[in-house]
Amino acid sequence: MSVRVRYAPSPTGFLHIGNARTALYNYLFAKNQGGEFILRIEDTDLERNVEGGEESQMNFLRWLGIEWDESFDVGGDYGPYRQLERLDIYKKYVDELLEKGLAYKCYCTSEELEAEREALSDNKFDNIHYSRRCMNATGADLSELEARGEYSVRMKVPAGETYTFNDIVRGEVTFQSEDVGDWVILKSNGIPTYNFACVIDDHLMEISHIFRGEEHITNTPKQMMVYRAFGWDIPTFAHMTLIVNEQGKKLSKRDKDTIQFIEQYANMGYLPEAMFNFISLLGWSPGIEEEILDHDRLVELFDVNRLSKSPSTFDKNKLTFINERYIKDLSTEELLELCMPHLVSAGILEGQTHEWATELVTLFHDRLSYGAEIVDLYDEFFSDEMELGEEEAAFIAQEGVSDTLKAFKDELAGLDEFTAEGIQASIKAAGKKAGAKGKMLFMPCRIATTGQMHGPDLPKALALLGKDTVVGRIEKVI
RNA sequence: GGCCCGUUGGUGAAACGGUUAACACACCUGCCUUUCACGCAGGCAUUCACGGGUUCGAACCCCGUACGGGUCACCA
Repeated sequence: MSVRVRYAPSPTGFLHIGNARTALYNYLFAKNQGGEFILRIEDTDLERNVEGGEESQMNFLRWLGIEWDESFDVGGDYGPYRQLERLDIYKKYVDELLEKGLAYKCYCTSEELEAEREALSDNKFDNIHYSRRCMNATGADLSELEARGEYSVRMKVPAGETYTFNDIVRGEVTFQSEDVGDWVILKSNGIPTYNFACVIDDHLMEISHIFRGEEHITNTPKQMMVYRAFGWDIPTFAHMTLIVNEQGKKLSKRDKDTIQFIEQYANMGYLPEAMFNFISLLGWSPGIEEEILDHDRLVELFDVNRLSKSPSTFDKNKLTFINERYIKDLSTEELLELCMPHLVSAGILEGQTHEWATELVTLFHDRLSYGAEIVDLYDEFFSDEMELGEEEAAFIAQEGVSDTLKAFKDELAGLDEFTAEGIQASIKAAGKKAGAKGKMLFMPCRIATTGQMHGPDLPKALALLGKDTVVGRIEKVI
């Protein structure tokens, strides 16, 4: 049997880390197995669909490097690929269930259902808060209900059924039908619910494996009863662990501490290859020592037996590390391209040459974590007010340091051309003149000109900073 | 509350009953470069939530406890 998997987002929001992980694992599995990866849009929630949601999902999937084999934009033999375009298909299957007596019409209003839930939830030993009133109604009672006209269709959950499936991640998982209430398959607006449409589509599109988030695990018995009602084969499920934040809570879209949308990372100057790599590690491990793995390598290594069982924590540190690694591999031109939009919007490039910009990004190449950070690094380095920290001030206060600085300043002031080579020579000459060397020579020069004990290559940095600024800073410190 | 699930170092995360519990990040040390960083070489868990059990042998199997999470919608 050929492998066919799908990523089925609802256009209710932009591409989120969790969505991306789901898409990525389905994709990696398909590519690893030589199967097809399908993109289907689950747009059955009219209220929550947002403008641009679908587009964002697709744009940023592509940005990450995830391409699909079938969907409404690239074609395929199993369309339509948007659920709202498949309403007549669902209708047919709902009618079939109704005819077979496996589903029934429910006329209850949402207020009635709510009140019912309220009342029934007092029973602590029951998790079904639904009375089956419409299923059991007869005679005058039934006529009265039917007179309301508007109805939804509910699945008649069979009694005494056991739903067991062998989950790739969790192993054997079992649910009892007693724990599932009669759920709605067709909403009163004529649109099917997720759990129903999903099954019809997965079957019709011949989906073989379903990788999805753990929050769907309790949906599985519901979906299984639909497969059974029609006598269809059930695909293989893999419920991936939740991605949690540093507090151990499920990554919620309302979570302020963690940046969760792929678009935001793209805008901040994270590299798609790095994001692809990082996300692949969220709930899966490659089984080898390296963690920096490119697209082809991940496709090659992806093995469902290595999917993690415990929740994976979104480790911001790790993301930074991985992105830094990919940035290090960039050429100067690529690095400049990555930083350019941020430099431009911060106004840093005004009146500067292309060479200057190139030297600037090269200077920070090794310590840049993401594109936009170039602005922070620049600001920190070039800002007018330079304040010394405690440690720096203490270093400067040491015996003999001011002589070194004076000598350094004089050397610099006498420089015709303010180049890295000239500055390098000035440091050397100042050291000789003041009798300072090693750390006692370099540190004062660094601190007096940059305000910090750490930083990029000093001569190059100072050349970029410019003579006036550098000399001015030294004078101020002296 | 019912039903599902998880619990390994400061952090992320391996190990699928059998040596001193991988690896990575962070941190520390050394080397290197007359500074810093980068890079390289090392160091860092009296131990796998807790209590029982099974076994010659358990982080890995079973039972219980605690803690954490998911889910119980005409949302997906």
